[in-house]
Amino acid sequence: MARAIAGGRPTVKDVALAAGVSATTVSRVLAGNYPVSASTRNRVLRAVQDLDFVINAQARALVGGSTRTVAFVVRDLVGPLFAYIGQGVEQQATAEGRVCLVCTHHGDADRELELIELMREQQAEAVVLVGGGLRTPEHVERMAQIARSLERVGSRLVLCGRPPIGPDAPATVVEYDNEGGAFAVTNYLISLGHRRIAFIGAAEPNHTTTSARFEGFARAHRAHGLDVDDNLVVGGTFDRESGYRQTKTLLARDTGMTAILGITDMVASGILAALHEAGLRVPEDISVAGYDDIPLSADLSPALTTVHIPHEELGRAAVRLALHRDEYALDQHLMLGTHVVIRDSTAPPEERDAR
Amino acid sequence: MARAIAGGRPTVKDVALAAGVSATTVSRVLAGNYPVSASTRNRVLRAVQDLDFVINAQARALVGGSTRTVAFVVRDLVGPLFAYIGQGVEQQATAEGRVCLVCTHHGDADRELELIELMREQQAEAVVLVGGGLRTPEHVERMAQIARSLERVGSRLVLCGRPPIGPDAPATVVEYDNEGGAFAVTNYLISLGHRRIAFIGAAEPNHTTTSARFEGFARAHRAHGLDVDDNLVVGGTFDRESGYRQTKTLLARDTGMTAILGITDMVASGILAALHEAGLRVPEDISVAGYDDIPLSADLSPALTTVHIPHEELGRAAVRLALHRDEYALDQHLMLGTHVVIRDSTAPPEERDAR
DNA sequence: GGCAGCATAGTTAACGTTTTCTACGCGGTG
DNA sequence: CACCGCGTAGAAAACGTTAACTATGCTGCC
Repeated sequence: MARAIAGGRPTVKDVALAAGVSATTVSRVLAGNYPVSASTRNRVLRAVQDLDFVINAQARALVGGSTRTVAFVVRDLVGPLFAYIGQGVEQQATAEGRVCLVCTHHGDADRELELIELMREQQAEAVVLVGGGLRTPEHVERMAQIARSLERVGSRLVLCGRPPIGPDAPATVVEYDNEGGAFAVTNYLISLGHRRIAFIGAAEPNHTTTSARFEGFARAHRAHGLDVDDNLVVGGTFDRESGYRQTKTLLARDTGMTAILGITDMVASGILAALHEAGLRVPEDISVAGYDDIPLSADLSPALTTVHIPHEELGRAAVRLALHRDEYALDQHLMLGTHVVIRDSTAPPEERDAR
Repeated sequence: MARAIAGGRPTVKDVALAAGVSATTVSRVLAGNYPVSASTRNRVLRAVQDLDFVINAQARALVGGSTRTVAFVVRDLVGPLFAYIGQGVEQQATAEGRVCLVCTHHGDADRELELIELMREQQAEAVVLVGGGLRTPEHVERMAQIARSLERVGSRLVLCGRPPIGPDAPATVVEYDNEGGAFAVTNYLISLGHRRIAFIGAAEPNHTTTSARFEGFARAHRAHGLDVDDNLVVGGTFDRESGYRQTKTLLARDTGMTAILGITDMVASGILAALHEAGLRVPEDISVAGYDDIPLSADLSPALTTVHIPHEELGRAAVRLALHRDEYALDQHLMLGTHVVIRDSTAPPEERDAR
């Protein structure tokens, strides 16, 4: 009681003293895993109230084994894509009684490694990595090593929206059908009658997201016996600015394109802006489609045709699988479906002397 | 070494054994706060590498006192407003060598209290609460009590974007000039010549954000000797749907309004949609302004005039002030400025026989 | 040559919990 | 009446780390 008055953080011992019992009994009342007589329980509870006692989670974790913590390593907190996955992770973690650590690396791969190390110190039960990464052999090997490191300390690496890193590495993988979505939306454009479709964002062939989406684009062409014209394929990053700039480039080329597929919705939004500026109507003069189905897409004018990713479910599944990896031991690799969302930015190409 | 092979998590003792030194020496090498001979240091570092050792953050916190953790309690992770503040919090926390815990309460006040309790268990150095709250006397008193609770365990309550809870409560407050921004944007509309300006989102007079913004709106009218017409003031929530619905209501009333101020940008986006549907041009027929300056606003058509809030700086300042509250002891209450961002959705009212 | 003082290393006791293991009554059974 | 078992409680050890002491050689000064 002296401690409580002195303002120090009350401990189990202080509560025990105040209630006239032993520390063990206090622990048992709080945990409720051992029979304690009603009168004792009440005295303890009373003392807990009086002292405004809260348990020390670190001390509990030290002896109890588990920190009940899930870590979430992501490129950025802003941006609808990551935020929604993050929301899924946070919700599922909360639902499972875990608290959620979050770190951002802003695209810096070394920083990402540092963060994983930090999470290993924190003894997170699961470390969820979000977003596409490089797929160079070195990087994959490094990931596999990290997976083993984490496993050794009882933690679990979870790859969310990123392809697996080999069968031997102990990791949970929750991805979505990136290539299939790109195939589907390209297929849709082709079925509308488009034959000259541009692709914006094909840079970094080693980036898993980039290559999967481009591959779906290419496969849809092959399926219809069409060739992909290299003149219609340009690079760039995932942001709006890139879509805007690359569209200008394409327009300057006079390629005869009747549709553009942006590698992300943000890119597509830049495409729309550039076309608008050039006096071209969407979808009458040119069709535009994106990828991700971020909330913004429905509000663009025209509303954007795009590929829907189950963002939130991706995050939830990641946590669920990782925490119950004993039960779900069989399928620690989940592939969620994507589907095309048809809105107003796509239409059949108008008959005109294109080219 | 036997342990390492057995797969258990290596401890300082294991490293000490492998390096042929004592645990203390290992600790000293890792902390670098005590002279250790080069050869010893190398042997220890070598053993750390070999065993793939990471320190146990819980154990360190237990004895060291600090968890180096900042908690971040927010309504939602999605939505540009919270995400940007969150980004600021995370960045500053990282910059200060802290890790960041994040929890969402989805607007449930009881859940918020639970989370604060949880963060108290976690021994977070600072607990940052984001977003407006109720300002009923009970709620304020409860907050003050929480502030004291947290202080007692060495933690610090930080109110971010929420007004202070009284001078006696030990809390750090970082807010922005909500009322001033509303005043400024309303003043701007009036100076353009608007006299009949509607306000959408005035429900919940006890909500701090709502009341501050409405008060700024009203003060601007008073400053120009104008009255606020109750017919032009409607309630609703902070989302797009509300803006859409309430605009329909206003339009049905035939109020002769020439401008609408939405309580948030999301509301303004709903307003734009409803006006577009009604065949009204913005800003020719009617001007629209919002509040928050979320990234979406620049992409709406027309681009939205709004009030800019320094979201990210809000989050950064929150963490900075709380962690260095000894240095910044004087000003633990910071008020950041807001300013009007003029875009394309506002213009002088057209001369026409408006009712 | 004795001793102060420094550089380096080890011992031991915390930190706040939980988890054995042990102890004490007491009612029921053989 | 001795003893088993059950319900309840406490004592002590353990978790992995750090900090406060203590210990050992050395260098160098008087």
